[in-house]
Amino acid sequence: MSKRVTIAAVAHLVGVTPATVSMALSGNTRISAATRAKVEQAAAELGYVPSSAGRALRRQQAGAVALIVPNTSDHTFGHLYFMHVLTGLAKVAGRYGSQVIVSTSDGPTGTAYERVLQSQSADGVIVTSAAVDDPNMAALIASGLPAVLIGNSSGAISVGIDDVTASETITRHLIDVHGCQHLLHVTGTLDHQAGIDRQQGFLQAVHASGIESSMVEGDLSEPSGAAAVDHLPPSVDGIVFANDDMAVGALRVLQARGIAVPDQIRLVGFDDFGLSRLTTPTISTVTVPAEEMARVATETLFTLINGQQIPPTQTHLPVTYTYRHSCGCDDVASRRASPAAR
Amino acid sequence: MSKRVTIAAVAHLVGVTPATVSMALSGNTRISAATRAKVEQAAAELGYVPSSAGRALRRQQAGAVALIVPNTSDHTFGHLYFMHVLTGLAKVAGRYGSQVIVSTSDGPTGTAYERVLQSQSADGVIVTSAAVDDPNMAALIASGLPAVLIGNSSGAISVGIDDVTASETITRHLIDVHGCQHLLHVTGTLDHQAGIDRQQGFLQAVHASGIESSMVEGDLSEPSGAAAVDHLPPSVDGIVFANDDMAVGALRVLQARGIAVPDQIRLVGFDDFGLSRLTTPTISTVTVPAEEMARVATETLFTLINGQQIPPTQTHLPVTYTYRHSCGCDDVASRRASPAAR
DNA sequence: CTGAAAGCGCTTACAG
DNA sequence: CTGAAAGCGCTTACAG
Repeated sequence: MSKRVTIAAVAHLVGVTPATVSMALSGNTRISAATRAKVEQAAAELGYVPSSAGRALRRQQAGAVALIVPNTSDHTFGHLYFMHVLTGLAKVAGRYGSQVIVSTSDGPTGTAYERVLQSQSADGVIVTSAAVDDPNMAALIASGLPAVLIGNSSGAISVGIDDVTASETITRHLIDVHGCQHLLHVTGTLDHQAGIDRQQGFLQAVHASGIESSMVEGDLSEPSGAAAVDHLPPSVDGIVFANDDMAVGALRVLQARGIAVPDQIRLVGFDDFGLSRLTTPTISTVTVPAEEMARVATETLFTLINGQQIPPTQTHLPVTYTYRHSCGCDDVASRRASPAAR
Repeated sequence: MSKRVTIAAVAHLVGVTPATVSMALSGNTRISAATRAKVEQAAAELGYVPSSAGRALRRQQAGAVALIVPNTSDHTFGHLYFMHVLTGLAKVAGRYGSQVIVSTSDGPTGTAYERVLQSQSADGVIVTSAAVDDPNMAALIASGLPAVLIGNSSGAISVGIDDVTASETITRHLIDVHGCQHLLHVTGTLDHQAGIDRQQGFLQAVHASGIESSMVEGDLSEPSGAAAVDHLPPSVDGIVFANDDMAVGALRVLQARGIAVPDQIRLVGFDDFGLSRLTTPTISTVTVPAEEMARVATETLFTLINGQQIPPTQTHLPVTYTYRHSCGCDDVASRRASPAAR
């Protein structure tokens, strides 16, 4: 249990005041080069590291940003999506010398947002997977504390993708390239913007082409994907899932029933966070740049933390359409599109 | 940008001193019930939340624990293993009212351990995936700061599984149940204890049974699994992979070459963090209780943080053997075994 | 029993 | 130009 090395210890060793040590270490020009060298050497010798609590209290900022995941449901938290977000966040935070706090809003208190911010343990937060009517989200925005949402939300600063266009595009792929005549959409959770938008994109595509369509509500889980194909209208020849997890669940069921994918029914998913590459057949999907979204969101967050005012802005990053085997393509037809560039 | 509510503001509103507020809020019996009620109401009214910095500085503890991932290589960090660990850690930390900090040791500085601890931003750390000769690990243990390793390490307090027995058991499954005559082992990274132990377990099983065996060194990545089966000795009829990722990579290659799994070659993996369930055929594997390991490790960490002395102890949690299709079983032969109970 | 000071470790605004 | 005090917000050991 080695004793903590404080700034006073370094000062004592060099024979100066703590203030001098602080200034020397921060490169303040008012300290002579000679003194600075001595201080730096002493600090290194003693293994001095500034106390984050002392510094935070004095500077009035925590030196940390928090990632908040509202739905503690294991579904959200234990998901690869979360890993991609965390990876992107950590990279940028590291560049700003900031710690990363992971906070789940457990229990109905739900005030995870507020607690983290008000206790000043974080200077700002990245929020993921908030429901459209999440009251905490509204409270957070109202509080004026630095926050960036990953996803889409009017009224907040958000970084996401154009779910409508992406969903419309991959749906049209089934119609235009593969000639599907009756498409089923298995929706995501419709209290989340992404679920709503992906549904809308699907509808735009089928309405524009005039083909038949059906709709089943899902909850983004593998079982719900499986359940969605339990009673399939016979004429359905293609399914657009709001995420890959549901596509995986459905694929299992279809295969168990001896229905050939993509020969009898073509499938496409959404997200490409890691699953869709692994199944046989591999699943065609919209590749969502989750890590990049997190990086951009975190950069924006630090801009806010550094005092710059930014009005609510929705940033859309381009997605990639990754056509694998489940739609009938052959891993070759991958092509890029940038909704943001339109 | 709402102004911070300090303890002084609450004190002012009630007409008492900050000390009284502090005591009232912490339930100190020296404060009368009447005063406490008034303080609590005022605190709620103002939305008072204690400053973590002020509290940390005074109490000399951060109120946070850190999860440290030494290898920032995307391979480790973006992995589902990490999610399971984080989930378990977060649950326990939440119960202790502690924040969770995620820290990657980026760059060759490598002193992520020390920085987090010495800056007192965390009261203790959970370390994952440390190499056996990781000098940071040694320094950390020497420092006497609260730390628990997930995995196995003599000299540290660790929570893991009995990799030797688990690897031996699943290898024997291929020999005893499926009659394999020539097994290949694709190792993990051999500078990590898990890689060494799983290799040893494999060797014990093949030596005990006297069947033929081969060995290829892998690095736990999907491509290395693919590469490992590039030049396969013709008589090999079963492969034991040190993790599922490599098994997935190999499965792709074998299928592309028209080699039937499990009919011509049987495969087993290790970990079951999420991949092995998804492939066709599904991959038989050792189910490692990562989240549970993290929970136990974190409980132990808080015991240490609360001042209790614990000598270096290696805790082993029981694993489950999940026999799916890649070994020739039919998803039915799953059976449990508890090396810890022997 | 209770009031109010001291001090955790830091940095910066101030006095000299 | 430089030395040393003040004060961030909290809690507890001390004085009364």
